[in-house]
Amino acid sequence: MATIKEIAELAGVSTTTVSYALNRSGSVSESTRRKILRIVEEIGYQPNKTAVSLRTSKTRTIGVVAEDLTVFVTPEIVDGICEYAEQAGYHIILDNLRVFHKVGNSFQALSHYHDEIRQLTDATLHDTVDGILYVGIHCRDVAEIVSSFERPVACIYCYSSSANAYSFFVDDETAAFQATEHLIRLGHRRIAVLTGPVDSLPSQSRLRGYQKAILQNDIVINPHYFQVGDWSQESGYELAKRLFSLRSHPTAVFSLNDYMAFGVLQAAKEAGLSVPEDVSVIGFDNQPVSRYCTPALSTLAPPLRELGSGAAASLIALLEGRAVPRKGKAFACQYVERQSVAKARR
Amino acid sequence: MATIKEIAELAGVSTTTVSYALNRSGSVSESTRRKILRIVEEIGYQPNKTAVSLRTSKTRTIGVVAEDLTVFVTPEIVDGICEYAEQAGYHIILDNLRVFHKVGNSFQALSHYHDEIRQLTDATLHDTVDGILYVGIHCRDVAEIVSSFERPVACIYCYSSSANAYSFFVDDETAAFQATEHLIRLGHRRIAVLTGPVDSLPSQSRLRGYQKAILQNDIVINPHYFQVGDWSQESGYELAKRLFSLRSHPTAVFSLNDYMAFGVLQAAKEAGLSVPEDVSVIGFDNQPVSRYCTPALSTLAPPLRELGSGAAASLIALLEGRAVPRKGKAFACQYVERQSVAKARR
DNA sequence: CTGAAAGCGCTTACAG
DNA sequence: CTGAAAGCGCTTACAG
Repeated sequence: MATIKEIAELAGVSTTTVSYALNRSGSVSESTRRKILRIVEEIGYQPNKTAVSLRTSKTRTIGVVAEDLTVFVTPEIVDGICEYAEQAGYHIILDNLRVFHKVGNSFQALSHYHDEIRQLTDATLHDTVDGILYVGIHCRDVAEIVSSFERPVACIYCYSSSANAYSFFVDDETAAFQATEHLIRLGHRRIAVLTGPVDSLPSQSRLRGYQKAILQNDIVINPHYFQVGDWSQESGYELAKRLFSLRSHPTAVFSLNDYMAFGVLQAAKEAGLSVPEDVSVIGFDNQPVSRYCTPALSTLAPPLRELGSGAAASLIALLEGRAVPRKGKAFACQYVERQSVAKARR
Repeated sequence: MATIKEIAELAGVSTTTVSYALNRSGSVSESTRRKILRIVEEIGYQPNKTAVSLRTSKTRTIGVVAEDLTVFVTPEIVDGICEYAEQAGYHIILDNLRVFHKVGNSFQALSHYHDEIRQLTDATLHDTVDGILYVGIHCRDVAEIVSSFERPVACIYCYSSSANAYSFFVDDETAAFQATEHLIRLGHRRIAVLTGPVDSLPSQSRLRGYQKAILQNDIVINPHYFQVGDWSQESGYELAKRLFSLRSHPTAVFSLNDYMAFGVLQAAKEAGLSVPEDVSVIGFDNQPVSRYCTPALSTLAPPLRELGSGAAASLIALLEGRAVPRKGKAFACQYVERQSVAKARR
């Protein structure tokens, strides 16, 4: 590949001048600038990025540390990151932790891997990135992992209580509140909720949203309508079976994730209840699957792409010393209306 | 960060010796090596990778150019790449082309973007990677894109007819042959096939596998059993409706992708046919969705992770001057048995 | 407006 | 076994 030295020789100037012309730094006469640019064009010269990095100690690269690329939220988040980074002229280095394979849904177990993660990240990202985007697979505090990173970092789909990190996460509570309100506006009063494990943060937040809506609308709380699952389709199925065998069964079920909602759909069918005529069902996550079940599932869609591009925008602004739009933000979900929700029967 | 110079001073030796000690090149006396390594350990020194790259003109980074990260095959392929690359000590730079958003399923239209892709890749990957892994979203010849890359490249989930690239793709024909044979062994003789567009390569290969199995088993070919769709659920539904209204309707439907197979499931239900008792259905792709429909869909699973790690292994072997296992390879799919296939009724 | 020179942090012949 | 020195390809005070 051509170097700046060759360009300088061809143009009959010094490398200094070529560099100035290329970077619009320093001042170069219009005529020599043109001459240089023409030659650069002809040769197809591109500055060696490694040399630039070494000299400026900026890599124009951001490290994306993904807890697990194969968990459904991650690709779209990373897609959003790429989208922003590309137009901003940044590279993405991808570091895939693959933690889901190691711990599954037991996020508590993740703490055993903190050291491993830190080491891995340290080893692979050290000196090669200007900043880090940490992409979680489950909303929780990742300060313990992220506070050891020696670069500016933003957390996505999780958050950090440590001061050094920005956070971009889903506003679970509001989303759940709105979904529940929607059901209430359709005339439903007997609305059951299927939560995930008690120690799951998204589960807690979503449940809070549900409860607020219930309370604000003066609906009597029926403890039977409140069931704890483990996010799996099977648990949704089992719980819904219980729900539908109740003397006064709910006319609507709000499942705090899509998989359990599938289970609800199955249980309804078996119980001879048709969805949405006899019972309305709302899921959460907008998994691809929710479009294909029968009936297609109404659900809450987390704004994954926006999460990614928003975080990338903030991190890059920070790296470039521009005013940072925000230190973190809860992003609203969108309610996706499909075929599983209808007015309550009178 | 500490530099090699500081380590040298602390150890009372030259930077040359430190470098030798760290890289096991040159010969260093056991005692000074130990002294150096101890200090390195203490300080937590890590060589600046940018400087090493500039000096050696090896970046130990491979560029992953993904046609679209949000298409279902990509994350798992990239996961496989990461897995191998990590243990081999390579970084991954991710370049996401996002072509699906631009052309959807009309892969012919992709040729309009070849220039764009080449430029993009050139601009982002130039000088920063040792080699490139090109991850397609649909099996076809990508020589036109890939031959302009100035680094060794391997194609994944697509192939290149140009000499400079290795290729790692799915053995569609054999997979389809085996699925069809499986149906035949279960006693099916009236086996319909739903293909994708005629100009789609995977569609052609899979159809060839189907036909071979039919011919080898001396099954009479019924032209009505041969339907061309567009990969969508809707087209699967429409085609299957036609199939099921035939006087002598098929007892098995082999849909060349999962989405159309869903359509078949719906059509069967509407026609009062139960799956698998009255009609068996096999899909292709093993999309996450196939596990969740009712009945769960038997399908063919492309070995995505293996594709990724296999390609990474070959590319890295090539980069390091080791014997390359293979110049490319067709990877076998796995038949995933679920609930949509049964013996033919007598 | 332009250029000589130093230096980013390494590696690697070469000499001793 | 060890070290002085050149050089990878840039950028950037500094001087003119």
